[in-house]
Amino acid sequence: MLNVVFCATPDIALPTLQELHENPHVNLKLVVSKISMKQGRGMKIMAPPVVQFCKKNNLLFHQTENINKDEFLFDFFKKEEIDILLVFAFSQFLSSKVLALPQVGAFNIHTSLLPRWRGAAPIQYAILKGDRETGVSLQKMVKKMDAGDVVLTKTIPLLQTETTESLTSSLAELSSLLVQEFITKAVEKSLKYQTQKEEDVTFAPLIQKEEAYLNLEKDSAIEMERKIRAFYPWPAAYCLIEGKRVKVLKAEMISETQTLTGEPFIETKNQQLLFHCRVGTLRFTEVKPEGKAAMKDTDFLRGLKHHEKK
RNA sequence: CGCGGGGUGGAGCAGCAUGGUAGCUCGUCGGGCUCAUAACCCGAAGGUCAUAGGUUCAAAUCCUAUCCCCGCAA
Repeated sequence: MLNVVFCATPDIALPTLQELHENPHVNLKLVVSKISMKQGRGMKIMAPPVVQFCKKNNLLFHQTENINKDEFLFDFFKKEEIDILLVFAFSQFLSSKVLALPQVGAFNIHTSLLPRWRGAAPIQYAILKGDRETGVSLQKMVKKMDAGDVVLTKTIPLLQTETTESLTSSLAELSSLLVQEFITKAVEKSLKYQTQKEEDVTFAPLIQKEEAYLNLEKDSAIEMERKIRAFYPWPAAYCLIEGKRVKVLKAEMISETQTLTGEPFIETKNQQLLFHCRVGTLRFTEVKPEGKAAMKDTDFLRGLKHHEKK
């Protein structure tokens, strides 16, 4: 039986939390999450998904503003003899003082195949860079971000139709299996540690919303198409049409390689919204103008004021 | 009380400051033209103008309240 503390915040951690909750070898002592924040339209105070799960399932939870300065947690670890601290999408760095608290160690689930894509946005980057496979890693935490020894990984193919939304949900499920395996090995005391190869390290820094801008001057059709999938559904790739921000939810590749002699341009004929890039042509099949619901490009064009009617 | 846009036949929009015949581009149905067509021509059906009150001779339009959708921000 392992005494476990789990630190997590968003939806992606829920299947893993469920697994910890049900696993017969786990005594889930406490779930730690960040404090509820004002968010969303109307700025209402929302509890993190993980906290909502705990309330529903009567699990002991604690919301902290800064885990490194939280006396309650230090006391809790002293009192309860915690074996494992498991961290998954927690959004706070852990000091070495905190990492030293659990008896077996502090571990982290990371949604990429480490050492590839260390950092905050591994899922988006895997899509953005056209990776053919991805997965989840379980690493022993060290002070350096995502640089600890890898204990377990699970790999899945990354289809070129995958969005961040679909991939997130697959990896969330995969993570729960990863944790299940991890717990089994931890109980058997057969954990093996593998050092990350420095030469394979790549970084996936936090997404800036400007990165989701579809730049007709610079981006190729392939790059745009990947952005649309990588930033779906948040923050959503976007462009500006008639001064309005238009999110692009789905696109269809017309040509990957066709090159232009002149300037790139947008074509709105034949009821299709076509972006002719310097390299390649892309049709935006589903868009969402600001203030409006999502719609097909054909519908969007019908409503355009200066729509060429031919 | 974070800021802002919007709700009009099945779809996307116009009309609203200056109240007075329900408009546009499509879709649907019927007919025509055509070797043929998502093209073109003719015709038709389809709307309590989000909801509830109010002002008025008269409200999609002005006033009040409510519901719903969305963008920013986080």
